[in-house]
Amino acid sequence: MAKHTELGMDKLVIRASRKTKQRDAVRAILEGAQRPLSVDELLKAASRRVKGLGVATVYRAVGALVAEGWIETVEIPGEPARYERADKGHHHHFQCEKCDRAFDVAGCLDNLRKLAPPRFRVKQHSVTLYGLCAACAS
Amino acid sequence: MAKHTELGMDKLVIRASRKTKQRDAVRAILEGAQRPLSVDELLKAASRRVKGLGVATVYRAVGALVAEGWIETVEIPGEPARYERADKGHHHHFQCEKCDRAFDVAGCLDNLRKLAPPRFRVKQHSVTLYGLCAACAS
DNA sequence: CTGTAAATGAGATTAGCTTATCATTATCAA
DNA sequence: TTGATAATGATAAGCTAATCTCATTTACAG
Repeated sequence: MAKHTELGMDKLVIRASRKTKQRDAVRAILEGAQRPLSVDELLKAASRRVKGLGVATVYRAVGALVAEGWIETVEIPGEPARYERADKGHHHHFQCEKCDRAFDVAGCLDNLRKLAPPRFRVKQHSVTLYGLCAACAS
Repeated sequence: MAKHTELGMDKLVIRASRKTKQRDAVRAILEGAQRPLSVDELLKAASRRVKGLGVATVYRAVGALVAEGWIETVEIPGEPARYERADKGHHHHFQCEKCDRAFDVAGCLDNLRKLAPPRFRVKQHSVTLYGLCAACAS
């Protein structure tokens, strides 16, 4: 599944991807994004750079970036998946009920795991705040 | 939309529902449930009481119970909706990655809203823990 | 008991998101 | 420059959850 690689000194390196303007565009959008973006948002934004960009291509690009660990999937109930750079550190999200955009929320109360019943093994958790973002609240 | 009513001394009372064994079964299952149940789980459980129970009927029963406020919807990313009695008070959920069942988690750290960026208006929040439930962890 | 209309159940249908197909285009090693 | 082949884009197809259709059954007021 199309995997970009930066190791360049070995013949064993698997080169399964090529550099294209559509992938670059998707990557660039995510690079500069301040919040998690859905495929549709990515498509809209990246289309401005690459005319005629298709949805399938965005899905493929996103799949590749997830596979290489450069971005992560953000799951919010009732919402399509969003994607954001994986190097942001542990944090959570805010979902605006009006404009439907997702935002990052810094920090986390990590004694959350203590809430779990005895004998339950907590591996991860997710916190989502809902309401109105700054723009929509005014 | 099929609304059961218990007020019986007024002619203005809207009677839009009849008492049936399938609705009773669904209600009874939810009554005794210790955790949020999906439509499939409800169908399976209630089918033992009412032979031949159909999915559509469960959806309709659940819809009515939500409408009358007796149960609430529990949304978990990537999971079908679960339902639980509405009188449980504020709490959150644990999703077992192995058996795929959802469980209740008592309590809540309600300073969560403080995590939101300035000017954001937080109306509600949801916390979901992931991992292995007691049964699956052993 | 009876008639009427709500409720049921089987299956078709919709809706939203994601993946697969395939002819065409474009990358890149040689 | 060129050839193989990965990537693209349009769209069909898939998936899952939930709703709708409609002939039949059933509740229940009178």
